[in-house]
Amino acid sequence: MSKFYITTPIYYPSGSPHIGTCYTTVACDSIARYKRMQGFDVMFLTGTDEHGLKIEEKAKEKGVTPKEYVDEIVANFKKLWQRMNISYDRYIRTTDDYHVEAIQKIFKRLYDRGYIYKGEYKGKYCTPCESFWTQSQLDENGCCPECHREVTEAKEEAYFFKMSPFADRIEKLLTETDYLRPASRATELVNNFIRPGLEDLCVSRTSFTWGIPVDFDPKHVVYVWIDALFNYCTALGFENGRYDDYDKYWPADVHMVAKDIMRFHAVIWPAMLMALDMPLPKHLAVHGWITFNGHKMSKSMGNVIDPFVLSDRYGADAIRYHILREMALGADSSFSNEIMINRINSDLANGLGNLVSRTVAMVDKYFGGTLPTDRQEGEFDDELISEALSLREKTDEFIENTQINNALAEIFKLVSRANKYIDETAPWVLGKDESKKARLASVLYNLLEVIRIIATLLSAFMPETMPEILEQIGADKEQVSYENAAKFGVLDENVTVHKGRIIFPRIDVDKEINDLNSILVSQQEQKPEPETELAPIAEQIDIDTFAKSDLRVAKVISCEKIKRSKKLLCLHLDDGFGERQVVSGIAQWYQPDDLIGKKVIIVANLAPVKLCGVESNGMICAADAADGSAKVIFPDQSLPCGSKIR
RNA sequence: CGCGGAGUGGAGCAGUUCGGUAGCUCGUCGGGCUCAUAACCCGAAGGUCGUUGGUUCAAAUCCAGCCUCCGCAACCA
Repeated sequence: MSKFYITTPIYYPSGSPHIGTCYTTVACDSIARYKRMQGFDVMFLTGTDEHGLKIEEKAKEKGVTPKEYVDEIVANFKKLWQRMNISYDRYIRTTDDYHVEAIQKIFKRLYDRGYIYKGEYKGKYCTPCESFWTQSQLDENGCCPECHREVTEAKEEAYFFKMSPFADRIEKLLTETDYLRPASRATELVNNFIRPGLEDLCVSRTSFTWGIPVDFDPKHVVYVWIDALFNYCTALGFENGRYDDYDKYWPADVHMVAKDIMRFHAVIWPAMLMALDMPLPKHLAVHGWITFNGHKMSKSMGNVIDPFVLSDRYGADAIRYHILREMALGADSSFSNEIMINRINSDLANGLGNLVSRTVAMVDKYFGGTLPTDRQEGEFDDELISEALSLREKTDEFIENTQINNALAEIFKLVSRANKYIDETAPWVLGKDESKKARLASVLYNLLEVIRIIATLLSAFMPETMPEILEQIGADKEQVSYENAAKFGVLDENVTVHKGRIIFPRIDVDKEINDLNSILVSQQEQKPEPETELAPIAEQIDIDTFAKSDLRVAKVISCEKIKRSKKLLCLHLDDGFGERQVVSGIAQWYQPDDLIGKKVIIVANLAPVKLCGVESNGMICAADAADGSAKVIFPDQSLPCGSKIR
């Protein structure tokens, strides 16, 4: 029996799981189920990445240990996976003993092989908080995002992983093999990261402690990369005694990830495996984001699309179907309650559900629930049957290429075909003519068979409802199999149907959208936005220190957007002495016309810098608004240019 | 001149590799049917395929320029 190893990323438990993580996991689950049905020996892995500074801080905020903090969130993840019927075979937590032990060995091995060396990590450091920050983490004044005090350039001892030796091989992996799906993303990676030269990767930190200690240098903890990426191997027992499946399942057949972590899996992960001479995974399937009204999902929107709420209302399978059907590999898919409900109505209720309902009802009505064995073939039969027989092969191919949406589209074509067949054969006409009972039985039998094939193949995607359908059409357990999904005439000649509940009830669009919106409102009321945190008052200074800042009134003469930048405006000001150019990061909130002619306050003696290549002499004073935007401070417009503020 | 992606009937998408009647789903309108979850089936309307120019007998498709949108990178003095 051949093996199949598929993984989701390990998710970062800094908040509740949302619809995006839900998609990745459901997609992997469907593929895993399909492969199991095909007879593969499947290993389906998911888990959580539980170390790092952010977790350490969140736990501190809540006054619990990091482990207690992640335990609670992990429980929430597992609850959702249970609700969505995720059939993972193994769940790895990077805090698991065996993983910790293995990562230490892997780190040491990379060190011994000379791919890890000790160096210095340079960054912005906030002394009071004892924290390093990257440029992008700093607040709007370039200060510490935690305490808003000044940061300094600092160095920290750290271990680095050498990336450069693998650049050529990685480029080939991306451009010459079918590792990356969709392949169209390879150019982007090569141009942005490989061709400019791969930088060595910082793989340890000394500035926080919530991580796996480097055993031969204990003041260091392993920083995300090695810890997180190697989960795919340690979960199989690599370098640890907890499991013994590494030889059996490695390399992975599919790693599925969302596009935001593509780079790590397309570049860093292969490099690390190459450094240990390990086989590379076969495919990296990259999907897009579920967007809401064209915008990337954000935390505040997470509630709009709370998977728990949706699955409680419409059933896990309806949600699974919707996201699987809507998302195409490589592209984003937009989500709205309306799109989802319309899809559920048209495909599941009107299409499949109604097909089952009308077919079973007719067997009941015309034959008391049990088909007689006399048969008579007729027009339209062959076409229907041949399409049903060729379905499995088509879905196989789509699943092979991780194109779940296309596989579902193919299956639902057959649903439509079957509905059409009912019209063509008009069973209600046959039912009125005693001499046509044999023909009627054939028509209904053909329909039951088509439904059997459809429900069998769909059970990988909708594992909760398909068994119900199969039960209703009177299929025995042993008749439901992948084998039989490419055969016709499997159900008993005298099959007995069991009319049951309506599987996918039609949803009243307007009413539901209203309901969902009011749920959203009540959720927001329950969780009022935390009041904007005010930055703490800075260190005390004396008047002389303040006097060093020269604040002046200046008038905006002209103003334009800086090309290639979303955030920057370039302003020409009259400061009373002459003209000066200042760049300001307020383009998101102000149009040039909003400012021209207005007077503003500038810090006049600030050292010049270049931003996006444009020189800036000074700074416009602005204040943070509650919604995170910035508002420019406008002084009394009658003040002359150059007035000094004191 | 940083890198990459996208612009196709009201909406969402396919088609572009290897030019030759512009296709699918939803929606709209008209008709049919009554077994079924006001579901199903048939038909119709609706597109100068972002824009300009070029190559060609022929361009959504190839070439050049331009415009707009999105993501990455940079960036809030």
